Amino acid sequence: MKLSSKARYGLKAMCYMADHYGEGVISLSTMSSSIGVSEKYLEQLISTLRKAGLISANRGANGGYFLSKDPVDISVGDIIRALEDGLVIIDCLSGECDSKCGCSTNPCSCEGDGKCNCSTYNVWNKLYEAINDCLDGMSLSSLINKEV
Amino acid sequence: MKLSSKARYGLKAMCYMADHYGEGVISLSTMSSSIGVSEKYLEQLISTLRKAGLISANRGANGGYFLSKDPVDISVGDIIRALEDGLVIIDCLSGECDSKCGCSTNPCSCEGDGKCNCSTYNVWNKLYEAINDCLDGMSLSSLINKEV
DNA sequence: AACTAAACCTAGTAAATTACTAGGGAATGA
DNA sequence: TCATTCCCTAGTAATTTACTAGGTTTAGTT
Repeated sequence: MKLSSKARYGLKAMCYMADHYGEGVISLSTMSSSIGVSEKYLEQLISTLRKAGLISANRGANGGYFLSKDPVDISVGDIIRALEDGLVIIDCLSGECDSKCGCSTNPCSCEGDGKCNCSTYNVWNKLYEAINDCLDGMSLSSLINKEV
Repeated sequence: MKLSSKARYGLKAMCYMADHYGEGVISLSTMSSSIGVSEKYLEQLISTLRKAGLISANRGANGGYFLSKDPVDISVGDIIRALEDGLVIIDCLSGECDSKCGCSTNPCSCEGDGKCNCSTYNVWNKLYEAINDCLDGMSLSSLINKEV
């Protein structure tokens, strides 16, 4: 249950872009030196965020990145889900039980559809919701405005 | 942000013990075959839970484990914190910033005490609280009584 | 048209963590 | 004394994470 570097750096990058929202595009090299991550690693995070629709890019000379939406309309949850593989904390949640939670023998029943229905499943489901609710309750703009 | 096997199996084990609360001790072999984990691996989880004060043990022949407290008085948070290293999702939370969150360059300031004070720190702190609140809101007894 | 600066894409690798396995030691009851 | 049970430590294989590397494509500038 550790947060990945991707999520930590990724949120930093999004904050940086939000701080400069409306000021035109930002190049990878600018951002990487500001945040203190290698260009190559940051590039991968940015790529993930772009594919999630949070960031847009202009290619070629004078190109760079910019937020696809106003920081008000981007939640921290949007960002972290993109970087943390949907925040699926346990495979059962995505409809696939790997049976490594001990389901096969306990009161639980992993039925034909592979969906887990353990007594403990409900705990993980609640936790999943709590995490998402928490992160969705914070917008990128509220973050940079020190409202969090 | 994946849940570890330790947490998954550990909660299963605690549920099993709660189901048999008041029926005397439970041996490792019984529990391991019921849950479907190897004795040796389960032993390590149980050991962690015992050191956290959640489980007690009788050694020697006819020995075994039993819950230290009534399932009503054990929260899921107690269990998961024991198994997931305090649920410290990022090192800054425990008062130690590894500066790998990009603090050194951004508006953030990791001061002399090593405590992180990033704009993003507040996000992780909120998330930490949300996770703990969620898990502390569920008792072991509520779980086995299908009240969750 | 050539050059340059930028994003884009894929593969590889080193480090760290996780998930186990293994084996012996110590306590206790029969 | 012996079997059964918990206790402790170390090792290892598998997986994941964090990061590096190198080439491709796009687009503005000269």
